[in-house]
Amino acid sequence: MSNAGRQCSNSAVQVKNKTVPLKTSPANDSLPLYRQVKRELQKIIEDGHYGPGKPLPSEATLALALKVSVGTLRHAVDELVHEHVLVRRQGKGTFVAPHNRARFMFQFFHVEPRWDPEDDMSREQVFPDIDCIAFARDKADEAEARALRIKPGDAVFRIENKLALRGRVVLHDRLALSAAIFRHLTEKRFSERPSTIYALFQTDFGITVLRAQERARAVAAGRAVARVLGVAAGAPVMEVHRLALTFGDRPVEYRISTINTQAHDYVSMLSKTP
Amino acid sequence: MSNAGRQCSNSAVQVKNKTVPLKTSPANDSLPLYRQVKRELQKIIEDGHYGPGKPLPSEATLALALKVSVGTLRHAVDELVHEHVLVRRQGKGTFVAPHNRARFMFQFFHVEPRWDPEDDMSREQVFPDIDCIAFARDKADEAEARALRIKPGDAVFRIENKLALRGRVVLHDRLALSAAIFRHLTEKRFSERPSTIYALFQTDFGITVLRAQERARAVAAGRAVARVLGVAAGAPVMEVHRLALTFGDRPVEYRISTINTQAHDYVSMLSKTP
DNA sequence: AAGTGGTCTAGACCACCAT
DNA sequence: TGGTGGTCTAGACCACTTA
Repeated sequence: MSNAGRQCSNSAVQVKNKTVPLKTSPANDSLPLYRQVKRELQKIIEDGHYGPGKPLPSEATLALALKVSVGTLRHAVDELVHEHVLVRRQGKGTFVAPHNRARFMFQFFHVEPRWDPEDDMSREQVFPDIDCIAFARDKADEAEARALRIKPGDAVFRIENKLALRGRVVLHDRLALSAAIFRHLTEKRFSERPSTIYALFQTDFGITVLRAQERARAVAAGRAVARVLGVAAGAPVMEVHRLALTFGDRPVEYRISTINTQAHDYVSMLSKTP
Repeated sequence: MSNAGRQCSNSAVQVKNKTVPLKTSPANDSLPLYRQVKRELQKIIEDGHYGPGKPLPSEATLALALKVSVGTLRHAVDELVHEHVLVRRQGKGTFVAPHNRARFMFQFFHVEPRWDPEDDMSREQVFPDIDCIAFARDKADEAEARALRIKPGDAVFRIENKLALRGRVVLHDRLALSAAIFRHLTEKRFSERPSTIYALFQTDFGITVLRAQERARAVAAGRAVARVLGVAAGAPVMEVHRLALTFGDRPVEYRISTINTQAHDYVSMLSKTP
């Protein structure tokens, strides 16, 4: 690890009998050491050699390899843990954060039954049933291309799902995935996914969704979607546009969800039952 | 500071010529020292002696007073900074985080013009004009009482606002505040507020809003609101229920917003322009 | 027993800000 | 100049996991 980012040293100095190496690169100045370490770690993670099941090298090993103290190494890891990129497990190691349902609920928006003060059952945690109703390889339209940063006409997978809560269909999904990224994705593999869609991205394609941009609005339900959701055409429904991003804010999925909010709410991550 | 939370020491020990004090309280065991420090800091902050303009005692002072190392004190402060409770300013001190527009945009949901790929003007940052259209002291109804954790019939301030973006009214607000907390609030003071409503809470009442629970849905616009928003009665609009919370998750504001999403979106905090 | 992360400490030096 | 937070290091000891 170069010491280019040290706040202090512009040249080699003696500090308490320890030689501090020279600044090597005039660029990258003023970037603290632990930020440089963080970048190195991000590179290591993005390379994809480590998944949710295989721990990174130990903190001591990494500190030695990057020629920084364990404290500095930990500072960098701390930030990645706060950003939900890594998770630490005492006694076991440090891992790339897995995409499970709990993470999805916490980190992204989701649909929840409307809370009914008269009915305690309505507060129970409930898991959605997802049903794939269409899977096709197609050409990206204008909006999809702009969102996914590909060219209009490039190959995309276009997938439609419906999502049910306690047997009631409440959400309709329309995803677009760049076929260049998700080569060899098949409807079978998609439908048999273990838990969430993002877990599939992670385990099968080495792509970890880190965050998402979402924009929501109220619209009148169109005929096709109204039929899926079981509402009258023209009824007010929510439409949510989501762009899921991975490292470096690279877009990997563009999704338009339509939600029947007659008995359910669209809820943010910070909510807990009041 | 008691050392009850140390992972290791169950009795006085000699460590490198330094005496580590005895564990004093059998309860509170297994809580790390820096968490105990964090609680102490929270108490200090909640007492309200320090505001956004008056720095807390320096880290060295606090560490000395609480009988912990600076490192441990900093660990506690780090967490409060990550939670947006405190902000550090190098050379000046550590402050209770002020409620300004930037924080509001970052931390809470807001309304934004729909992004139009043909029009770069639509991406400009724009500040809302807020207009108070009703201010009354009234009795809490069932829903308000449940949300604010007061009794139905207790006094509340009920306030209505409309919010315009570039001259277009896009949002209607209906707030309920517990009169017991916001004693002496007047319409004049409310309308003359310097920046955001939450800044007023903080400066005039010593109440810092830390986070909010929000639930969103699509509904058909009622007559009164439709007139304010300039849409047809029955048009699809978004309705957002927000409960704003302070320390200890105490509710301080219950708000129902109705949003005209014909040309604007409801956007989460993590979004940046794509 | 050995290896991992978690906590706590002590100290050096720096950049920023006010005076 | 002195005080504040910011960075970096070194080391001790602990709790948890696996073998």
